[in-house]
Amino acid sequence: MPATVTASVETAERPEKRERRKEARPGELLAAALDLFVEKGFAATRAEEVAQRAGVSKGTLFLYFPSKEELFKAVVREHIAGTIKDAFGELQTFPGTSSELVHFMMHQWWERYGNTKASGISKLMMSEAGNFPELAEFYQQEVIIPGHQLIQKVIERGMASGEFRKVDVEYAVFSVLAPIMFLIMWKHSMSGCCPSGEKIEPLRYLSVQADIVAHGLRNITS
Amino acid sequence: MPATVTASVETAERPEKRERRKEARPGELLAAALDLFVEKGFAATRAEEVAQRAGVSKGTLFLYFPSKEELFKAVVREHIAGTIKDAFGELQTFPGTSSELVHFMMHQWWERYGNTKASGISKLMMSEAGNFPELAEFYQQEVIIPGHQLIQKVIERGMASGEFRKVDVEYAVFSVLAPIMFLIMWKHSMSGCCPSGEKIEPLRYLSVQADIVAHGLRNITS
Amino acid sequence: MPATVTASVETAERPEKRERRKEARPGELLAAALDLFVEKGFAATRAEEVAQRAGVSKGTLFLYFPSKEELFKAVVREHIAGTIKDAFGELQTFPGTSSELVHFMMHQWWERYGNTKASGISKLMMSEAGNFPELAEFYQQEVIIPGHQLIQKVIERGMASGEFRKVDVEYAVFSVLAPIMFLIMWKHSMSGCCPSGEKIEPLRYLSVQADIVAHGLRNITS
Amino acid sequence: MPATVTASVETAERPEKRERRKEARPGELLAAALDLFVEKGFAATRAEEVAQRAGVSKGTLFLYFPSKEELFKAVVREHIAGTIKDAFGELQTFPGTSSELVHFMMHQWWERYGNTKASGISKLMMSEAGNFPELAEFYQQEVIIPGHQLIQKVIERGMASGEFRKVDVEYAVFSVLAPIMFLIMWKHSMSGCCPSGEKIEPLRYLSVQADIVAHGLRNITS
DNA sequence: AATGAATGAGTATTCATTCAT
DNA sequence: AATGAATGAATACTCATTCAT
Repeated sequence: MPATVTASVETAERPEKRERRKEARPGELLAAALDLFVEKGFAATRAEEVAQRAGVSKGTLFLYFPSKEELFKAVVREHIAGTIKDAFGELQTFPGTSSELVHFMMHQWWERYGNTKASGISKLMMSEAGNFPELAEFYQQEVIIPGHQLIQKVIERGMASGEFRKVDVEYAVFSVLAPIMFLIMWKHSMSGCCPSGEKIEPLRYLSVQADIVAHGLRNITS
Repeated sequence: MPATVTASVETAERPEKRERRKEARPGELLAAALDLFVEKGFAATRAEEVAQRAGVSKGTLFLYFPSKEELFKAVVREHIAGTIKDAFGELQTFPGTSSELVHFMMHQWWERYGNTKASGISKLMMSEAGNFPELAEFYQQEVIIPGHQLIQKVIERGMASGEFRKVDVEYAVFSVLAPIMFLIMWKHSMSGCCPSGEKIEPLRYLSVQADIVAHGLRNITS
Repeated sequence: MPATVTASVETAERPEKRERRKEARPGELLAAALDLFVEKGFAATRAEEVAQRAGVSKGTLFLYFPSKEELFKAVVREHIAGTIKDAFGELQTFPGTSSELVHFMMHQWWERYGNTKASGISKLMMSEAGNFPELAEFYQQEVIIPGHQLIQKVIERGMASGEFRKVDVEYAVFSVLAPIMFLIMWKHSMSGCCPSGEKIEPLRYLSVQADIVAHGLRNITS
Repeated sequence: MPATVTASVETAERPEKRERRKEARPGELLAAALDLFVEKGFAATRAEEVAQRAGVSKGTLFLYFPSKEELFKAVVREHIAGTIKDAFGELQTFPGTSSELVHFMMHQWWERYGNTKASGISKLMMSEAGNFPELAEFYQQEVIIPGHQLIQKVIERGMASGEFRKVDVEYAVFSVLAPIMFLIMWKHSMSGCCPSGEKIEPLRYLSVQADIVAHGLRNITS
């Protein structure tokens, strides 16, 4: 049980008075903020509560992040923007067919992001974008546009090899995006509150959607 | 005691003679509230603005609805009931192929619902369901489940005629549902706030999605 | 002891719960604000304290004045701007010589404004203008510029009649303004805190200053 | 134990050998604080900024001065002492007429003091005296009273020679003092913040005021 | 039934001051 | 002696809700 830790994210083990660990703080705050933003949304999350959950005082939060909006942006950068870049790398070297790549991408997306607390940010964004245009703009730049490019590349790959039909690429992107976003929205809104409501099994859902989309994109002759 | 659609709110029973004006009040408030909730979300809508738009004073609002939360519930109840049932009865008698039916259904859905203020309710439900489990439950029963059944019928029709592949019908439903819901969410959140953000042209979007989905469901041999 | 009063300014006699007297409120708030602004300055005056002294809640203050700055502006309009306009009227019809008018004007200024709580606003403005540029600008427009014009008119009258020398009118204005402002500053800063400090007797002070200034402006031949 | 001008602050006695650097600290802090207090006033000056400008950390500031208030007092004490005495010794031997002496004195005052950062202290004293009675008292003794005596001497000289009228000397002093103080106040408050505000050209201002005051004091026959 | 004046709890952000290192 | 991370009290302004009329 070594004393120095690279910021164990869990709520800070009893911060006996002034603690002084500059390195760890931003990570702890970011983790607390992610939890609360996902749980309550942006507007309803109080800055003080974020600080409390990170085991620091209100003032300390603003020592690291100049405003609640900047805190949110940092959460997005930390937990989402990176995810997309990672994905870019992997997809470049995928060995299989483009249909398989569609399957792979959708499942990966789910496992690495959708099935994660971080995906709550996407739900939050859809819910509150209208009230926080600046954040929406930021999210567009950091997440949506790169995400679109990623999917677009995949579809273009399939079209280039002749495996996929010639489709309106720019909008065909949504045939991959929509099912995933729908699943994320569902998970963070409908699921977990409606006893009688339909439960979606993510893996089954993804298989069916990927199958239909891949079919839908594929060339009939192939 | 017929179940009037205009939602007689509990507080206003008053069997007076011909005070038609007063009967109208809750309706006007509900309409104003719908507009604003859809436009700004629950938290960001101020009670006073609702009252103003309905042409009454703030006090009057609380005379009819004991709290903002109850107002919200009333709005959702009022505007959701019967959304699905009547509009799509005609699908049962559609003459064309099932692919065409998928196209038709998606475009109809958009024109009759998605492109309507009422679709704001769906966005709002997805956004706020977490905070109103009781409403989410209600929405499930009244909107989602009937909607699913409707789509399921269409897919089963295609499978029965051999036009569609044998797919996991229950989940294939989402291949139609997700694109529409995604479009609605997009319209009510991302659109209209991000200068650099992608604008989705609904008709182009629907054509592409319907095309891919229909393709995706179709039998290769056909 | 009639019940209806035109806003008895004194701290409001025991406001037994919700009181409801819209007409009186702004006056009471303005009076309380004047007191506190003069006593503590603009920045150091807390909105809540103003409300308290007026016998209302914090919320009520903001019901009548949208911000602390607007409250301040209202105080200026109410207590100062009017003073100047009144003075304009009287000076137009002054029967005596211009030297006498200078004496008269300076004494009037003192009695109607300088010797009043309201003059504390001028001191405040000199003290805090740098930190509240918008207020400074407002004060310039509403008080300083009209005040200058007033004095300028008087000097021009004397020059026109040949009683006064031809002087740089625009800057000669300050020979009347400076002594008065100095007295006001003195009263609100040095006086009342320095046991051993010089006390200025206002009337004696004004007589001497008016005498010297009038002499200074007068034509040697006259 | 000579009374060094660089204000040995109580906390820093430390009779170490040759730590010259440390002796300099309070002086640097005092200089930085002077700048900022003059520029922004007491309340609006942040302790951290003072420390920064002095090139030390916030903690260090509080090492030397137990509070912001004490820092302020130290600044005033440091920069006010000896302001008057040395600068105007020469007035005693002025060769010209008393009218010329008035002109000379006012212009000197401006150039040697008013047009200097140090004059900010006077503005600041006028502004904040109410909150620091002890300092106001100090300022009275050190600055105001000697200043008065100086001016009084000049006026008496003119009266003795018959050049000036017999006036109430004690109060006639203000006819010289007020214009200068007014100019200093104006420079430090109204100037530099109001686009539409009147700008005073110091030299033109001083000429006009000195002219009027000298005229005002002069014997008509002369 | 209707009003609208009044309330006060609630929240992001700042900054003098402390104190472990 | 010096640091700078941490604190928390302080403050303008908002808005759902109440209630006297």
